[in-house]
Amino acid sequence: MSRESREARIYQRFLVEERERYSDEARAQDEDDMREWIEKAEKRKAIMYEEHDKRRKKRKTEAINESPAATFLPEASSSSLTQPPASLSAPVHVEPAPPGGKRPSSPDSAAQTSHSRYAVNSSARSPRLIKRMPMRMTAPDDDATASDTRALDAVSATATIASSPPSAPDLTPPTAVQLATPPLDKEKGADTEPAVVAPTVASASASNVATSTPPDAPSTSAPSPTKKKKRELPPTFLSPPKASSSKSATVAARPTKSAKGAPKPPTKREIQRAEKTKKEAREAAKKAQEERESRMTHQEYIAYLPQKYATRNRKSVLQGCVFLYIHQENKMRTSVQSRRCYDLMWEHGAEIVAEFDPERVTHIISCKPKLVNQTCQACNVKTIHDIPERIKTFIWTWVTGCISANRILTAASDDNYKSFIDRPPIPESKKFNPRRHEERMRRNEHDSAEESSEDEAVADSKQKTGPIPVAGPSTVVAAPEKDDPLAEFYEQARYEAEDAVSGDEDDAEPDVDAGPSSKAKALKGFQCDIVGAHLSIGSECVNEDIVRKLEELMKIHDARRENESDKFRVIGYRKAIAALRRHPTRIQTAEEAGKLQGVGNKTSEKIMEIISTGGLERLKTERNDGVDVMELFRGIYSVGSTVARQWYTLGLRTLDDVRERKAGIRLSAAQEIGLRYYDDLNQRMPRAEAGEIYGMIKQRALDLDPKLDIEIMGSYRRRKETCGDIDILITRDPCDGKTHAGASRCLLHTTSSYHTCLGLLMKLLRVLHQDGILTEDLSVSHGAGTALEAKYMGIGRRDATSKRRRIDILTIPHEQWGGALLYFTGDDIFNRSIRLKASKMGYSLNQRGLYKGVIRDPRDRTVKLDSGELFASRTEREIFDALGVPWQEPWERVRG
DNA sequence: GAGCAGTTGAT
DNA sequence: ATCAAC
DNA sequence: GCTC
Ligand SMILES: O=c1ccn([C@H]2C[C@H](O)[C@@H](COP(=O)(O)OP(=O)(O)OP(=O)(O)O)O2)c(=O)[nH]1
Ligand SMILES: [Mg+2]
Repeated sequence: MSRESREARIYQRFLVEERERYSDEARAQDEDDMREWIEKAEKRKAIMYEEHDKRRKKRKTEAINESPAATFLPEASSSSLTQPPASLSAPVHVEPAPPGGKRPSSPDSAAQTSHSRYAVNSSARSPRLIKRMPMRMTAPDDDATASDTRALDAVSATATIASSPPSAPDLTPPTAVQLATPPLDKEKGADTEPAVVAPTVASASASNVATSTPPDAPSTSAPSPTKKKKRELPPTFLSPPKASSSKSATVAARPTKSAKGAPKPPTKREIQRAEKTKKEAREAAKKAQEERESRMTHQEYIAYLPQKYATRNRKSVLQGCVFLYIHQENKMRTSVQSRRCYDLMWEHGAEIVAEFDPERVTHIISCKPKLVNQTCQACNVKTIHDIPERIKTFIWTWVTGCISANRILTAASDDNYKSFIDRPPIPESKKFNPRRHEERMRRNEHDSAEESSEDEAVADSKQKTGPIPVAGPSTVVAAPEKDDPLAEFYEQARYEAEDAVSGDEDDAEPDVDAGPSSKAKALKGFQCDIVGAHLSIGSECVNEDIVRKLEELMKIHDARRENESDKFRVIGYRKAIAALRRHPTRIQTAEEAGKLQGVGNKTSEKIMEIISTGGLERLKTERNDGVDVMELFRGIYSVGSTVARQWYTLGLRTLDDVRERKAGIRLSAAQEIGLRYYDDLNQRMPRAEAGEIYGMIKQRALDLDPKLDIEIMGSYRRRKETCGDIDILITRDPCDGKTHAGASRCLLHTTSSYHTCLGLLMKLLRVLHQDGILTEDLSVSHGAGTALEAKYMGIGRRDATSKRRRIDILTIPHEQWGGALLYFTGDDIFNRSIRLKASKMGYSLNQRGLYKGVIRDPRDRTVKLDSGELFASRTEREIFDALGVPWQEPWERVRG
């Protein structure tokens, strides 16, 4: 176990390094270097995959050896099962990488057929030099390993602790507790009496212990005030009544069965359960780590930082800064909050000192405003003015502000981030020289300053008007009393009400049912088979009121989303709603509603309730703060239900909480961007704007290579009136033999198509960035520089005055045009439907095309024992025909 | 009561 | 492996 | 949530 996790760590580190390299090299350099970079990247990639694969294989073998239960599966097939479908997507590259020139290219590369595509590519294009990456398996991991072991113990001993409601850090504890409960499942909650809980639990716990199966996540279980007191109890003490008893029975029964060799081991249910268990274990491990860190002193923790982050690259925003962090804690322990603050500062390049050293320290960061005494104490001075002026004092939000803005903020440089504290410009007491100050700050900055010393004054006066009276701004600004410590600092209030948004401008085109003729070859009953007349009724629909209510309910479920099945509940709603939308006449009765495909009993009842009472009781019952906050957080691009819930449990409630990294949360790069442009990104754009942006991109792409095939996809292609983003598909016909400028040589048959497209995406991205059309990247497929298949996701805008929009670009091999077109046109429900049909017919349909002869693992149909062979993908119609789906124009493929 | 699409990219 | 996204 |  510990070895595995160590490997994972190493792998992860590699990825991080890769990423850094990308940003350093790819961004900053010129055309000439690009190819070099691409080649390097290719090698790294090949190696990475190799390593990864090998590890996987090793594990697999071990697993097989260890568990005789697995013997019913022939080893051969089990290993073929581990092969990613790469070989199938590029059947041309069958031969494994030739052992390149001088250096031995990866010893066992022959075994690594799965990613030979990359290997072939790189060795073909760029002679050898594939050398094993010197993986540093050194020191820093030791302690991590240790922690893992330790964590394990912790898991088995006290699994539940992890999920027992954490004492919500610093933040409104009462709400936190109250709120942690709402995610409760109303249905189950309803039919299970609290009284029943006790007895059931007792029996459940017995069987659970026997099978050593931890209970359901307590976080979802009933709100029990006794929970806190009972922390020490065995993990089973609070299983959700009904479910747990039956489940544990199943679990107990299974093992015997599978031991016999009956090929019927893991039901979906059990898999889900196992996942939950693992998750809990992970959380417990994390907790143990936290626990250990919390026992450090601040000094120790600061000293430990370099080690903790030894494997990561630090960002440079705060480089050159030396921080002294002022807190209010017992020196012997560190709170999570403080630790996360240290983490964040360190990660972004700052130096941190535990003790004041006027020679070194550049900034004093106070965890909150008004900590004058602590500050003086920490600096060993009598009054705040004994601290040299060049040392700036800020509150924590300044740090997060700098990180968000990706530069060092000065007093007044940025309206959006003026949350800082500063010693008031003491008029004459000392030779406070703002100009010099500014200069100093400026040196740290990368951007040219638009601020001047006057700005500071302006900001000061602005601050006076700040809505939040935290430090009594008016008094402070008027005349800072030296005696009054509270007056020494002031905090700029932050306003900036974020609004939830969440625009569902809906379907511009409900389509009417019609579906008389729609028969598949063999199978029927698929949504994709229904040919609906698309009827461009204005967005109004006769059943609009019903739809609105149901949508609201759907949103609630979507926000709550506790387990996997809620996902399907939500798409159930989506389908029902869509059916209602395209129903041309006013629904009168439950029966009438029930006849619609996708509308069942539950929904019919709800519809009746709406018709007769004009409202839905459940809407009132179910809506609560928790749901609202979840919705708010999930509005951040790249924040899903898991993260939103985590934050919520930690006590965060607003976007500002997130901005400030309350409770020490961390944001991924994408989340940071998503947060920054929260409002823009939650708006859909008018169809016309999507067209304009597409036009600009297309033109630039064609400038790079006029032979490209470019199409705009997604909702635009379906002729929706508003578009949530811009989806662009690019390919190039390799048959003319011409190569793209970025392609070095055009070798052999279809490989050439790779080269043809090679680098194109990278170049295009560069141009688009230069022209200010793309403003930031969310993710760039690592093949963007080399492979034919690449995916880009980022953000751009029409011009500097427009809102920012999400932009997706896909490049694909020419022969997959049809499959890609079908995929990228959607809508998603249509895709799922047609894919389901393909699957039921023994095919598999994905964005590359329709595959024949797939053999799926009966235990988990998503696993393919044999990925089959490409059957159709030239055109969309080819695929439709093969599946017996009546042809539908893009705008007729609306199911959601 | 089982099953609900199939995949990529980041971490 | 998990999460989020298309 | 719906369907089979
Ligand atoms: O889960 C998904 C999501 C999307 N797609 C396909 C269909 C979809 O049409 C296309 C583009 O995705 P996007 O999220 O952009 O949806 P859209 O249909 O373009 O709608 P929107 O206007 O919200 O962008 O990718 C899927 O196959 N599965
Ligand atoms: Mg789209």
